[in-house]
Amino acid sequence: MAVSCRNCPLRRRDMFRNMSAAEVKFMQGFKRGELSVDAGSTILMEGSNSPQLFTALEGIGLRYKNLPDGGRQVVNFVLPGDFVGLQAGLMGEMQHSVEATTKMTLCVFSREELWTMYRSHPSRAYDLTWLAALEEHFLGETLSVVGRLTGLERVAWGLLKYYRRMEALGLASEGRTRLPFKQQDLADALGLSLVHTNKTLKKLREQQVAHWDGDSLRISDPLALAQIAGIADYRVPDRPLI
Amino acid sequence: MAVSCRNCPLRRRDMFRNMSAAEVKFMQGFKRGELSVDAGSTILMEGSNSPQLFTALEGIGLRYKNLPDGGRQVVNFVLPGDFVGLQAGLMGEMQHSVEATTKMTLCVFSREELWTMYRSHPSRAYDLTWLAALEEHFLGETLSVVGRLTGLERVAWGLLKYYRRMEALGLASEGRTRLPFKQQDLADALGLSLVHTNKTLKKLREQQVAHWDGDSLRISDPLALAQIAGIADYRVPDRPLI
DNA sequence: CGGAATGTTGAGCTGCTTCAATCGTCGTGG
DNA sequence: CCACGACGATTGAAGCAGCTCAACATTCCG
Repeated sequence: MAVSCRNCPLRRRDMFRNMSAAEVKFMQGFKRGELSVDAGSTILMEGSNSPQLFTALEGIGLRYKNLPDGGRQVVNFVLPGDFVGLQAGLMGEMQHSVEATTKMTLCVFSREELWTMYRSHPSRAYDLTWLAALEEHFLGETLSVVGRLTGLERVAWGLLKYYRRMEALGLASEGRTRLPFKQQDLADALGLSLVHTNKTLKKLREQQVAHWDGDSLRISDPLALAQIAGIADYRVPDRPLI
Repeated sequence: MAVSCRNCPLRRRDMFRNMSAAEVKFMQGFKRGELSVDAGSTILMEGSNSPQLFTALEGIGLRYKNLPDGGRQVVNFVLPGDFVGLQAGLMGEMQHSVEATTKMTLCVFSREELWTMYRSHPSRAYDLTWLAALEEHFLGETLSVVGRLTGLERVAWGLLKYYRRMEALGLASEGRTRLPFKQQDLADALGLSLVHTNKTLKKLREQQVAHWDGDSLRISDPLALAQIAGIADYRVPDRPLI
């Protein structure tokens, strides 16, 4: 059963900027329905021209690009509140794929209506651009990490950032959260080999800083993790929700 | 002497999408003036909250992030037609710095008017979001290159992409273009050390594929370069101009 | 029970880094 | 006119972080 935008549980979180009643009402009309997919499903495919845009409501996924040589680069993790499909919506073609790692539920918007939004609800259009700029920021940050940090620093950064994002969503507590990825996924996100990622995770375990076992991540000492990553801590920025 | 948007030389290039007369007129009002800076000037500073947005008209620059450890990651090169300052315009703070490598001229827009644009000219707002999505695409691509390719592949990709972009702007011909950066800049863009970048450039020189000497880049064999980079070739996408 | 998927560990190799020295060019001041 | 310093490019040498290869452990499922 689809939730109405009025009752959207994400909206109330601190990290998402407030929406006016008029905006909520418009979003309700903009929303086409909900999509539920099983773990492992591909939601958007690189090169495809999908007629639909999504906001993740529940569950966790991945954005990734396939490389000519068979490799894969994970571009970002997809968490509740993330908007996906913008590239297809505007440029007509996705430049990366989006896959559900766990079972996911997504809000579905129709691409034709996107233009309506720009004409009739400029504040929502503004917010969408904001999200795109935020995504650009995330990617620039990831690029700096992958381009310049050591393996240990990258893993520490990756785990901390993920944990802080989950925490901001209310999906983590007392240093514990769910991390449903494979080690290969993290390796592909950080530009490391699987083996090296595995050994680096072991180091963090031995240092009593972060324990990742199966689906479950436990951050014993976020500040130590931040220090290893070479930063003060990771702060999740407030942002709009589409 | 500032050129009017009507006579903007960039607009006529194939790679930029057409603008309606009404749009051109609006842009003329949106435009506050032009900024000319010398080589080496910082146009936008990471962390700053600049009241101005820019479109590069002439000259070449860099976007980069400074790292806590003193390092630097070049996020992208800034070429004519590129829009900079979006993050400050929307999120209130730049997440990277922008620096002029050569003398540059930029169109200046006022940040307050940005919201006006969203209210009164949705087609321009739409185009701005498009540009943000395009930038996201570029960054994702760069991330894949830096995260997964070897040094030789990265350098080949970097030179080819730069060349194709210059070519699309009409700033390259017969395999020659201007490349006013230092080797350190390219190294920082590709996540390589200066020394290794230097040695890799030598390899490409010896293989008679690409010759970079001082300000001048000569691509003898674009297809060989593409092959080394592991791609078919690099195609510059059409895009809007703000 | 057997096979597939994921995680773990060891061993050896190499691409890339860091350190360090040299060279060429250019602008500047004596 | 030349000496000097600054800057960038170039090259050699040595070391290591991270890669690949390969074997084995564990869990889960048909």
